[in-house]
Amino acid sequence: MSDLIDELDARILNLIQEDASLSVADLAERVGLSPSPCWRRIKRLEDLGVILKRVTVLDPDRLGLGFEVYVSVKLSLPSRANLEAFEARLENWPEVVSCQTVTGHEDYMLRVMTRDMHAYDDFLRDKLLASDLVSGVESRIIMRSVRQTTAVPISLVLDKDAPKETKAAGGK
Amino acid sequence: MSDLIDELDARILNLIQEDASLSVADLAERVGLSPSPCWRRIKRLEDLGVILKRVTVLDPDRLGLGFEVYVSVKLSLPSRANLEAFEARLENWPEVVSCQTVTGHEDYMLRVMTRDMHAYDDFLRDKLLASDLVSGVESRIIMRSVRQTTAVPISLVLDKDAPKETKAAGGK
DNA sequence: TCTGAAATAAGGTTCCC
DNA sequence: GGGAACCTTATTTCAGA
Repeated sequence: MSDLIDELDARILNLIQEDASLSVADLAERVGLSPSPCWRRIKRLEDLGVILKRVTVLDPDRLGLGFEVYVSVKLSLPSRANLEAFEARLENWPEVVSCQTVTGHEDYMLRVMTRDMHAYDDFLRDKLLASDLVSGVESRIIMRSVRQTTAVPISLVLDKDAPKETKAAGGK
Repeated sequence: MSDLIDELDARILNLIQEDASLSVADLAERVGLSPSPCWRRIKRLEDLGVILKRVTVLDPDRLGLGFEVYVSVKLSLPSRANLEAFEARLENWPEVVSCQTVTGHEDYMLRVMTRDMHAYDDFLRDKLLASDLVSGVESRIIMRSVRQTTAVPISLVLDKDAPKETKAAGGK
């Protein structure tokens, strides 16, 4: 069990992860608490930095941005300068909703959102492949989303024997 | 320009995408509107389904879930039955925060969140590779996140010449 | 038909027990 | 942790352009 949050915190977090418009009164009732202590717990989790922010989730399909692709990117030469240059260009590519460096054969994994295949092709040609920074690209077009959540799996946090600083360690 | 949303809607959406706790009064001021029409626009976007929900974003690192991996999965035989079987098992894997079917050599792309490498290894052995459904797995461990947003690139929605039903089409 | 101002209702926030 | 007062904000209604 985490020393940071207890069972009640976890229940609260799980609820507000899914729906940030729940009132404190609603939340309190659902976790079996009165509004004040429930509010104080939320406040504490904000102060701790566990709660980062509340955001509004939009529907890309409704907005005509239903074409999504996972793109793995390999730089011709992954030097520090080239990494920085690539990431600087990224600033001007609104299509990229996610970009991280990864281990393995490729350097980056991106998630790209466009209107359709044609717009994606434009993105590839005019942006991603426009410089000689990139030596290889692999596109995995998303056909169907089985699961897509902004929620963190809190249940994993409360699990037994975390590798924490247990002074006299038991088994791992 | 989209027939669904106008410039003002786009500005509102961009603001609440980043911060759902902005008050209507704040929003109104920032987009140069009074609270009432601003509120009505938001209401309309909710009714249209453009706004799906408000969620709370947590910090995985603070919760001790800072180890994230992109996992591409290939099924031994991607039959309908096997796809369904795989997706049914997924229900019991809280580590998977994202899963979609993709084009290319693999069948699925997952995003997995665990405490550390050890926990990820457990996930692989006890869950993902436990059945004979899966014939191949490639793990891309996330080293650093360059960009990670829940926001949709609204700017792309308002772009000129969308492939909409323009009765007498101009040039593309 | 759409905008803005004011009234109302609901919820967040604080204080005290 | 719980209860109640307080104060901010969402929501509705109404008058005007």
